[in-house]
Amino acid sequence: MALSEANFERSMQEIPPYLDKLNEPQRAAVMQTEGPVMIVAGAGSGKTRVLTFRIAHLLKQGVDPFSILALTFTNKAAREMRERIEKLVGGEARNLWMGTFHSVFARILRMEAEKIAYPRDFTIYDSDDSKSLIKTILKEWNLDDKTYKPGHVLSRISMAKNNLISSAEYISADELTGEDRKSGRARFGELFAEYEARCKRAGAMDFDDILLNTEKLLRLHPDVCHKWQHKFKFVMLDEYQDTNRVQYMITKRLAAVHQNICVVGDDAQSIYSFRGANIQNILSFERDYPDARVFKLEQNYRSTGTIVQAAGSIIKNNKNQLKKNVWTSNEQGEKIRVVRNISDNEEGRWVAQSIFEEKMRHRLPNKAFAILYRTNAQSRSFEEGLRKLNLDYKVYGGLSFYQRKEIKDVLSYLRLVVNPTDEEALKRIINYPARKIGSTTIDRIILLASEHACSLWDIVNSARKHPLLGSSTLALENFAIMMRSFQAMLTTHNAYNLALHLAKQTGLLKTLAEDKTVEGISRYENVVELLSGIQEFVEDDTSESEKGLAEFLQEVALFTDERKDDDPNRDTVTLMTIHASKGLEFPHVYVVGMEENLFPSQMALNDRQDLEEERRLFYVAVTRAEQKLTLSFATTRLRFGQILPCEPSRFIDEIDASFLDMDKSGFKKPSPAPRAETAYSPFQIKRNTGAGPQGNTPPPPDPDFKEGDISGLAEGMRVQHQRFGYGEVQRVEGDEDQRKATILFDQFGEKTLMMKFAKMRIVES
DNA sequence: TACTAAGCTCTTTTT
DNA sequence: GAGCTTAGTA
Repeated sequence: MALSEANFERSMQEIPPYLDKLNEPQRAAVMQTEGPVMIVAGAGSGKTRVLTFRIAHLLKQGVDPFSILALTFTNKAAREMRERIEKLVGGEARNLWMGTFHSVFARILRMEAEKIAYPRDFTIYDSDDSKSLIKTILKEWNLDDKTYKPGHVLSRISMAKNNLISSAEYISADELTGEDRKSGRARFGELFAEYEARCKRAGAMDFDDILLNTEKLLRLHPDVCHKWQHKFKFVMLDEYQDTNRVQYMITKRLAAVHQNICVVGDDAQSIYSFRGANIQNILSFERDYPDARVFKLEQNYRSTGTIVQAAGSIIKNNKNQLKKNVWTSNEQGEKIRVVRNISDNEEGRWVAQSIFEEKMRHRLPNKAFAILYRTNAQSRSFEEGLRKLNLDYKVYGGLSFYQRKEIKDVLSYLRLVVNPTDEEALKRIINYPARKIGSTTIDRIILLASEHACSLWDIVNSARKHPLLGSSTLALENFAIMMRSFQAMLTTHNAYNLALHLAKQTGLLKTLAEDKTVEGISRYENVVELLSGIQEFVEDDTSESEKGLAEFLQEVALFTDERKDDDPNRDTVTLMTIHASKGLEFPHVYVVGMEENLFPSQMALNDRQDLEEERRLFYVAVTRAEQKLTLSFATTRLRFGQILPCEPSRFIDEIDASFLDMDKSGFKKPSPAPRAETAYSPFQIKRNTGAGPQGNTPPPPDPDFKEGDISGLAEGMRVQHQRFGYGEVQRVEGDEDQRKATILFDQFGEKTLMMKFAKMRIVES
């Protein structure tokens, strides 16, 4: 049912009571339901609130939930929004078309699969599958995987796809192929084409294909396009600053008929350009839709004055941005604490201790605290620290449940049952549990499949016809018979019974049960949990959609989030990357690892654009905090298996000094010394003169030391290191970039240092 | 073919 | 340090 004229008129005049809680600009944005709308929302300004109320408002006006499309970036955001809307309007919210770009479009693609010549039950390759496929092709073609690093190849393919460049277009684009030739990867284009063909042959789509094929579907099939365009009367996009070109094209097309498109975003929080996000989308919305209404939400309700203003002082260093003036009427609050620790382990201990103290002093639950870091690998020292103090914590991200080996094994079997042409699934489990089908045989199968231009399964399924397979024929036949028996069950059994039978029949459960190590037991338990997850999925009757194995697999493939938490009421400290923290807020936030080369990441240092993105990331981190913010860094850190000296991040320096509280932490901010554009001068660390053991405090850095200027270093020499002082060289090994020196320091004992980063000089040859 | 030990590489962020 | 690949052995 469309919004009637009368309803619309009324909505413009009266303020419905359920919108009482919104402030003026928020309410205006909510009530402007017709036409293109852009909501530019600063951090903590109630962006999600506006979006949820807007959808609730539409529903209250009698708009059919099936005609509202709301797209988010993460499953978590979608789930949260659905729950909030449900609270406002009730069960109707279930029928909204709401989810991540990938999950919604995968659903559409499944319905329209035959139009783009894919099986209805196509497989979704995750990045591991994609990478493994690339590796397989490289091996077949005898290409060196050092020149063609699978990760790089994949990200370049992804970049092309996100910009709507097909392999054919890629190959005919001289600029792109020129780049490849220059870098010695002349066959990249062919590789791209082969990768595409192999995915197609396997009836599989990778993450990017889901978007790409949706775009293709709508562009090449006007009837289909017409249908969906008319279906979705209202289109809403969250985190618009992070959309890429394909997503932009799709949503633009979908909204073309009704023109009721509403985008919400904050250019200052655009942190996904590595995934193809195009900040231009938000910067040029008004050009695309000249009659667009723009609403700015600039009042921050989340954080203290200090945090809001400090965040402003950070982001003003970026050139590329929309003008905004984020402010708050909240109290000024505490200053930002900056802490130096002598090592990453010490940092973990200190942060845990600090959380413990704050918790006691202010009687706070664990969940009031979050530790945010740049990379997942940093979580370790904090986990240790928290464990020692018995503080319950939860690490988000990293390896999710569905990425575990044992889970992927079971899923691969199930994938193969649903879609026998799925090559990655087949390769994964054809010899697991071991059934005498070794790598030689697998290579031969791949070879035969290429020769016959058919799938691996076709070869396995007709093993007898291929003399090349020789002695493995029987093992292969048995495998094929078993798989066929599972496939036959698809029509007779539900997904849970099939999966349970399969897990027993293949010997998977037995193999896992035999392993009595701690990890082995947990693997077994995980598989059991997966099975009960399938059961839950099958028996869930809150939604109308089909509950088959294929549907389960699709949901799982796109659900890289945490699994449904074991106990959502557990009171835990949150540990996550800054990327994962977007959209969340915590009373106390610790942003840790604030070191040059780590945050900002080393890779971002050469390029202004990249550095600006890192800065936006820092902005995101800072604005997660409601009450108190702590920035911490270490002066040495274990990286690449060795201890490296670290300098404080330039970002600390960029915060207006008046917001920082440095004295308590034992050092003060230096006077802003003039410095060159490129070189970054670190803080002068004031020596801790307080009580307590002093033994291991490194001496202050000497600005005369030059990085990596130790070409003549050899065994037996005496050196002076910027931080560790005097020592004797024990060994020098490795070459060029990898050159390391093991030095026995007088005060600190033996350390191995990367010479590229080491700041030291030779005192005595 | 299967298993173990040693060696090598990669260190960003996620659907 | 971790994860993966390779080489070597049963």
